[in-house]
Amino acid sequence: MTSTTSNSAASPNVLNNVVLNPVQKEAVMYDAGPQLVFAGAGTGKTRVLTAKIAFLIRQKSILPQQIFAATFTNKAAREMQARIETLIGLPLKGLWIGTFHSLCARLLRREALHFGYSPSFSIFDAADQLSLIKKVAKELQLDERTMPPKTLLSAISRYKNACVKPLDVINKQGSYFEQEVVRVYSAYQDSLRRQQAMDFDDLLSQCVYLLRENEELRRRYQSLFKYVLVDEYQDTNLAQFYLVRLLAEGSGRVFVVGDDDQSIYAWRGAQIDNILSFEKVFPGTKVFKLEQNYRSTEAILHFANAVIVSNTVRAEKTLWTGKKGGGSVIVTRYRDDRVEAESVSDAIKSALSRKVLPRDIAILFRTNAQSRLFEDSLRKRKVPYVLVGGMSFYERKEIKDCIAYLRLCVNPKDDISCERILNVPPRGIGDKTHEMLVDESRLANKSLCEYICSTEPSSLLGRAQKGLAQFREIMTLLLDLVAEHASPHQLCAEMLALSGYLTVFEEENSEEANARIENVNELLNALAIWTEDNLGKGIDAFLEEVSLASDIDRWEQKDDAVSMMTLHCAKGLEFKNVFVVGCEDGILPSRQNFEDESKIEEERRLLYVGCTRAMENLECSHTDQRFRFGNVLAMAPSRFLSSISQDLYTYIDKSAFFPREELRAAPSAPARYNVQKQPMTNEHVQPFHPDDFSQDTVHYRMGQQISHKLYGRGKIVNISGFGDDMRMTVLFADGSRKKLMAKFADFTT
DNA sequence: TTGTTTATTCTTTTT
DNA sequence: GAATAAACAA
Repeated sequence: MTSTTSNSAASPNVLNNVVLNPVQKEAVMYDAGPQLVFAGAGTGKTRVLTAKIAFLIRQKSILPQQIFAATFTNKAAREMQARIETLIGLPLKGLWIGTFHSLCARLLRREALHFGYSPSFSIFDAADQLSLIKKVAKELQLDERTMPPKTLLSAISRYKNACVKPLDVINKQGSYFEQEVVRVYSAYQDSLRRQQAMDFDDLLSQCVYLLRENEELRRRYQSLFKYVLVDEYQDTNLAQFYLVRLLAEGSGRVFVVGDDDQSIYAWRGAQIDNILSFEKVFPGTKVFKLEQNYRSTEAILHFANAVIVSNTVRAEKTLWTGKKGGGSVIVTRYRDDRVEAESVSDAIKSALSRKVLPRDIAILFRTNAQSRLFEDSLRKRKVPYVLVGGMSFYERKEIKDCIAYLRLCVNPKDDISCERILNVPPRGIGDKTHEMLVDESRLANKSLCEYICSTEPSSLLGRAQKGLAQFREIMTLLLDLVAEHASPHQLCAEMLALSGYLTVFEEENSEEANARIENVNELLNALAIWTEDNLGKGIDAFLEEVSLASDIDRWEQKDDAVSMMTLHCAKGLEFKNVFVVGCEDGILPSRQNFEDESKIEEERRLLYVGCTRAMENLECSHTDQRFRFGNVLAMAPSRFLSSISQDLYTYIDKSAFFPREELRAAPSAPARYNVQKQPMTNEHVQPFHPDDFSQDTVHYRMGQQISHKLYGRGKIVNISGFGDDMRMTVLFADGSRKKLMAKFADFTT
């Protein structure tokens, strides 16, 4: 604080700048071999990781470019880098920090020539993968029904996760299905290579192949990286594990942090075993356990511990917190999904009126589809919110079209992008011409775009001829612009002008078309800002950023808004007030995971992750009925809730509660509510027992009869708020309505 | 070739 | 209910 430049230099030890408990400190300073840090939720994992990197740079004189640090999101990487810079008081240059995918892309672009790729290769997202696999399957004349593209993709993805090449399995005996998959895998990889493209899995596996097969390169990177650090190690897959081992074996300078209880990505290939058998793979590993939780109140932590304790596959540990007491965790029962949304929104609205900040509230759900009702009900109450994930900006058709043009400019071999925009906006190139072009370009051994730009096609209809000439004109001009290093913004604006992309929408002048124009303008805007912020960087850098950014990377908490996201998305975040909604069998756990106990355990970890996001208040809700798939389904409370001891939460039954609007609309109640209520087979539905009252357990129910010291007999007609702020409206025998704080309500039943 | 209608499947979760 | 694919008319 005293002087600007010398304050960091003046502090002899960076660790003086950060508060660490003894275990954390020990983990940061230990330097005698591989390290595994078990870091439970909220135990200061990020703090340890940043302190460790700062320590390595400052105390161990390791250069930033000699550190390889893999984080789970790019956002986490950015934040961590910023914190390290504050700790050591210097800007960091050259630090390898980012997601595995970003780090691998960086390495692969650097070394592209070693494996016959151009440094400006394309990165294919899930949608690109799907179109490519469909194309390949069609060429191999596979039936879409017996060999669904998605099944093919996931089988191929499994191979890639395991770093198994088509050649490794092509001659192996296998089932008919396996053999067909290998054929497709092989053709799919060939096509990717022809197009100079990599999918997400390739980024990891190609990196492994490169280091495996090129000894000189492997040595170079092994000696370059003096330290390999990995965050969220429980969510790494086999390819990532190989990569860590390739980089760190020998030196043993590897530091991984994780929590097996928060492993929630097994479904996409993550191996919980990576963390559980780390010690075997890296002999001489020193294990640290962080068990002090700094985030949640005791009530929340006890509840969360009760959730996770039912899991059988986990390393033994017990989290504890210094934050004694806290408001009781609340479990609420609602009549249906709509009332759940209305009620939660009411609770949020009333919290906001008590000066709770929107940013301190989060609604977490299992599936993206659940977000809609909450969006509606919050919007109705004018509560500001941000939805993380779902249909993201960059997934919209019009944006993807623009991006496809830009991608084609960077990599003209990218056929998937070319095919996407060949006839967008419509310029007379239909299916027939399209197919002919694909065939002829293949014969000429050129990519679609290259072929169109260089060759006059043999025989064509006049219309298509004209369209093709247009396309050629657009692309040649754009490619010239790229060669002249035009800015991304310039390039996109020029593309729009040349292609007339917006004119179709402008003529249409519908609400939808206007929204699309709006979106494209937003993209232009984003490009202008990005160009400004990243002077000297080209369009290729922009495209890489876009394709590797996750939903959470695009989320900024700076907006003062209530956050809504999936439980997966919420990992690593914290909020003072958390609603985990839709805690029902079939949703959480998801019906698709019913058969498999290990999948049930992953679902349980998902609920655990959700609960441990909460710092002060946690409310889990479930409903009796849910509108799904176009009809009403009867729902039972999540089996995970049922196994929690009832003295760890307050149960509120609001299933008799109708929001006001619905009462008004009652005469013509929508058909969905006429469905007969299924009898519930769960302890929560049992009649209310007065004995359940105790210091810690207070169970209230809508419609419940109570007797108040002063006001006499009455009935609970509504319950709102949460924690210490829970209030209930009571209709007394004399006809008066009173709103009472649950905390002080002095009554008996 | 283009833009409409209708049938069908579908929802987990994401770098 | 929504998004996609196939089928159909213009």
